[in-house]
Amino acid sequence: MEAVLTEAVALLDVAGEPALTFRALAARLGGGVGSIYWYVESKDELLDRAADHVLADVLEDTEKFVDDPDPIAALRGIGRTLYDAAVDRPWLGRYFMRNTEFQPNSLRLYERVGGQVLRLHLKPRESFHAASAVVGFVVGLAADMGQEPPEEVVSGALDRGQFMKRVVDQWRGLDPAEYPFLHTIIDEFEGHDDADQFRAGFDLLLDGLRRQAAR
Amino acid sequence: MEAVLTEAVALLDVAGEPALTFRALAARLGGGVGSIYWYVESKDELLDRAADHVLADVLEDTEKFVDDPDPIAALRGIGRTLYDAAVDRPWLGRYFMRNTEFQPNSLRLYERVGGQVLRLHLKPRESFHAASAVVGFVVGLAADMGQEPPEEVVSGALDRGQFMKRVVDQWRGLDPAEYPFLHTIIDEFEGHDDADQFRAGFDLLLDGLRRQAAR
DNA sequence: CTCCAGTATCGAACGACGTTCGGTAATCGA
DNA sequence: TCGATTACCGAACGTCGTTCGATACTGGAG
Repeated sequence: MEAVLTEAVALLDVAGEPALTFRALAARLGGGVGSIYWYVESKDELLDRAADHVLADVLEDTEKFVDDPDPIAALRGIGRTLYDAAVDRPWLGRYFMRNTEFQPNSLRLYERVGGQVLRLHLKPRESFHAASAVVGFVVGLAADMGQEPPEEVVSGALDRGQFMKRVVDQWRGLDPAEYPFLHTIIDEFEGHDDADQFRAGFDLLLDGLRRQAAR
Repeated sequence: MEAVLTEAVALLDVAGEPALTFRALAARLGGGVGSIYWYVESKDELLDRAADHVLADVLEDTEKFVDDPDPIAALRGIGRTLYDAAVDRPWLGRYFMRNTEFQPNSLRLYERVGGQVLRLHLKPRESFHAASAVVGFVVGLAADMGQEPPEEVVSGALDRGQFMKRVVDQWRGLDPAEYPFLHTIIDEFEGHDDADQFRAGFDLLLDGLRRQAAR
């Protein structure tokens, strides 16, 4: 069972979500297709469990943040760590906390985030909303930013830089009077780093949260 | 072509993403499977175009916000409208702004958000990050919250309330010493409304943004 | 009128997928 | 020794996205 999840995650990590098929997984395990169904009932459950398997590492890597004197700083650390794990695994976001029966680590991570929120002494409802917003922001943006690039890039026909250039050129061709914002930020977009973008947005959210706690 | 997209969206709306197959779509259009490939090159492109087709309505519904005296309030209105459209269509988030060549409305909506951000007079990089965070938050959370409920609920074997009760019961069974946060918010969770949760988190983000603009 | 290049449509066939199922060992307490 | 439980196997089924060669309809050039 442990081997099934390990190999499933390995398959997902090296070749993305479409590479995880029961046939490929069985071949990797040196077994038959049907055997996998002894351990999981469906592919959805396999991905549920794979997600939780990955979260074990995240849980370990975020332990160091929980004792930070500043709970907001702790949330920042936890969130960034989770983002790093999720951005390379767009499937993780979709299976995170989907079935807590199979996913103890999902629950523990949510609790870990919530533990920091508790230190802000908000009302229960505000705490619930805050923790959900933090987790949702991280997971949602990671899923968004981690999505597979178009097929031209995957197949290697187009460099990532060339692809970016083509998009930017298309945008530059638009009427500046109709798209003033796009033309304002296009230079930033051209050389942007996804991780920076995530962090900047995340800091906005955390700042809003800090302000709510101060009230 | 217009009919293809309209029927595709209709299919998606009434029966969810798995219901959109080329065979089902062809049947609805009263044509053959192969005909659809005259208009789109692949299913991905079909979904790209379907997403943009839906966004036309969102664009119309958000027009009224752009002249709000408070740009933050305008962003709130735009974001909530986009959320409402996206939460019922979990696929929308995954195909939003994926290929702007087919998706002029995606671009227009991003521009509309950005237009409000411009009114905050931030630096270009901050503006870029702010608009992306707003759109990412909305789309990411909508995709997260809109995902199909487990099969027991879809098949009607379990009521949504019963399902929620089962999850809550499982959580209540956990050790309160190990999961203090979960026990703090569980009453809130039990009767929670997804839309409220989104709005609370979104307001945190917008508040952080307002604060950044004030500096 | 003839012809032909373009436009639009069709559905059988292909390969890959998730899943099912009947069967086969291996293990082990009674 | 034996029945039951545990673990495993792969052919077969139905569905999916996609391909492809065939078919018709159109409108302008010769």
